[in-house]
Amino acid sequence: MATMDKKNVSMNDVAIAAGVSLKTVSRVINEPDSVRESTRDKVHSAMEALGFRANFAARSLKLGRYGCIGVVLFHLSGGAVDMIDGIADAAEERGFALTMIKKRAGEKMTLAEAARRMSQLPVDGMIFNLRQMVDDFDTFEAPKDLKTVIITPMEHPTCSTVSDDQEGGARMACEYFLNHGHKNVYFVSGKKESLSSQCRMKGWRAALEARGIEPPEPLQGDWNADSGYAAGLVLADKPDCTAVLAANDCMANGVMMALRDKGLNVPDDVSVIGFDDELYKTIPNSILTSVKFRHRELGIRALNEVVAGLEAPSSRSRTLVSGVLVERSSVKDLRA
Amino acid sequence: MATMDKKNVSMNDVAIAAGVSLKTVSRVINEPDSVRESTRDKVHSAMEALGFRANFAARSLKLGRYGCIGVVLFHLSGGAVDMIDGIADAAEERGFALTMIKKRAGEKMTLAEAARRMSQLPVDGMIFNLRQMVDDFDTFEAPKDLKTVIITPMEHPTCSTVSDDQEGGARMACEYFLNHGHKNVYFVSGKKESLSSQCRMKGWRAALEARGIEPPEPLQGDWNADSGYAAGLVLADKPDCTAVLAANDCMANGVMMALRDKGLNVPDDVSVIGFDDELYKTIPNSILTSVKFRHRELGIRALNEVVAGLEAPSSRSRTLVSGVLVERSSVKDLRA
DNA sequence: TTGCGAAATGACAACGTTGTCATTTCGTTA
DNA sequence: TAACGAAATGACAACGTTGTCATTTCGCAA
Repeated sequence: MATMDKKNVSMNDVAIAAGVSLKTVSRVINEPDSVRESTRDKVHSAMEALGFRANFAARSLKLGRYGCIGVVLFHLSGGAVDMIDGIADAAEERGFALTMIKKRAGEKMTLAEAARRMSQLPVDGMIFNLRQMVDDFDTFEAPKDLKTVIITPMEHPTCSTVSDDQEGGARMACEYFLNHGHKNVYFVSGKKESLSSQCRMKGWRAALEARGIEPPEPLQGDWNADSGYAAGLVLADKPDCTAVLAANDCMANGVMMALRDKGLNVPDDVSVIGFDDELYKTIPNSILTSVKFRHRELGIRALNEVVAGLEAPSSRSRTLVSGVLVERSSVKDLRA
Repeated sequence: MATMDKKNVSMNDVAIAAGVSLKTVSRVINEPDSVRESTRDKVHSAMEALGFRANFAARSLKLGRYGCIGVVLFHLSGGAVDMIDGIADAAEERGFALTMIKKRAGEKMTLAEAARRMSQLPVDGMIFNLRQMVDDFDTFEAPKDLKTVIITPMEHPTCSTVSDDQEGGARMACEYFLNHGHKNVYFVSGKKESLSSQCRMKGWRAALEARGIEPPEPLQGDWNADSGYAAGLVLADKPDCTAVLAANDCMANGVMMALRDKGLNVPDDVSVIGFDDELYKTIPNSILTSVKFRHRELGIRALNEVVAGLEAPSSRSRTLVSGVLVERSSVKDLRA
């Protein structure tokens, strides 16, 4: 069949071509069982011949919903891939598409601004991925008709939140050291403004204090290996340093390299734990024990939370996705 | 003002509240200069008071466009983050939002299937991110009214494509070795089904053949360091091996570690180049020379190509984004 | 054949915007 | 004050669907 040049083929065009009414075409699409097979075939042929594709706008207008969930990326980091992957898969499974906008580099975006922009787009609910503090976090109120879930370790007064249990993960790692007979744990942080880093530090501190141990001054890093290396050089000179918790694997590796260069062995002289369990990708036979967060699971939970809340946007919940300690051999057991 | 419980506030509600006509409200939104200031203020107050938000569906229906670009993720890998970042930023800049769907793990999705699903969603054009072969690649025809750009190293008969110049990058690295006096170059590949790996291998082969050098059997890797390490153990035993090109940095690191464990030094005994320039994040004082692709730029180009083609969806172009050789000290100059 | 209930189909309004064109209001000049 | 053109505003249709309710057609029993 020759290609039509008419801009858009509507249901009405199909109806005329098939010799049926508009409504019948609609039925073929939405409740095919309610139309006779012979009619259905006629309509299908007509759709095929004309190249009909349902108009999203008209459909959504009538239905009052879009079948899309908005995702606002305030920050797009490495771990975000798996999270987006989880969100997208869960969305797929529940028949939703994603509508995405992103904070531009350098631009300062508040939650209110993000919500305002999202609410002009085709979305039934939205997810904010927020890894740093924003000015209006505490005062923000989500649109009453748009379920909003924030991915962030902070608690929010009115919105549902979902987060990795970063603090718990750090505590777990710290306790792992202590349970293996270490008397103290040093900490190498990530970038100051990162909430992940802050939470990991908080968990580390809490775990030590819970055992009555005074946490030593944390060393400031920037997520990259070089900063870990610098920290490692400092730590190598501290006689009481038997255990180091680094806020990610790259810095942990930097620490380990510095220790090695200073003639110290991991784990015999110093034990190390990192975060994110990604060193094995880069280092053959990696020995680094690491706290791994299930980013994909995080995304899935966030999306499910939005979908579950579509009917009751003002509901509020808090979800923590626990981390997992991936044990390798970078921690020495000091007990007897 | 008490919050209204009416489900959706329409322009008409605002018009009544402000004591003006529906059309005037529309004008306040779309051409504010054409309405008297006093009227504008009245309307704005009414909008504020009622919590009005423009209805996306109705607006798109009338305008016949959505202001959204569809993105289909056939594959979501590490490098994809920067690409998405580029797409999102460019979209932002041009006033578009993104509509995203993803191939589910395990599911087999064709281009036709992706196009069919996308064309039911609010999109004016679309981008396919395709890093592996699909069955209907050559036969696929994009919807005539929906500009389609495919991010892939392969050429497509009818659609515009955008890609890193993987082949050129590999050639560049290879020539770099040869220009430094190396007589041959070994290659460690990534996963077999990866188009990136295939293209990098093709470029490596081409560069050698261009100088009349018979390419040695490539070593099969899987992107991770352990497979690079295994390859390195093999290469360490080859007396003629002075140069190794690994299809990514992680494997390159594996190769280097294996060489070191075999008593060989990089670069004094063997020179190595990797891809993606990401080793410095994980390894302090990394010496690895690496070919870096500008994924962000790639995303920007893809989006711009879609937007440029919105008016002429059947136009076709091919964009290659060149790579950059980031020189460190892992290549020895054998000349003189 | 007729009558009947159920199944299939159709006519029409409505969703909330924007475009077209008509009407009103305003500021200026005669 | 009257008259005029420009600026501001309004009435109404239209975009392409789906819901409601009315109508037609069908299969089957009397």
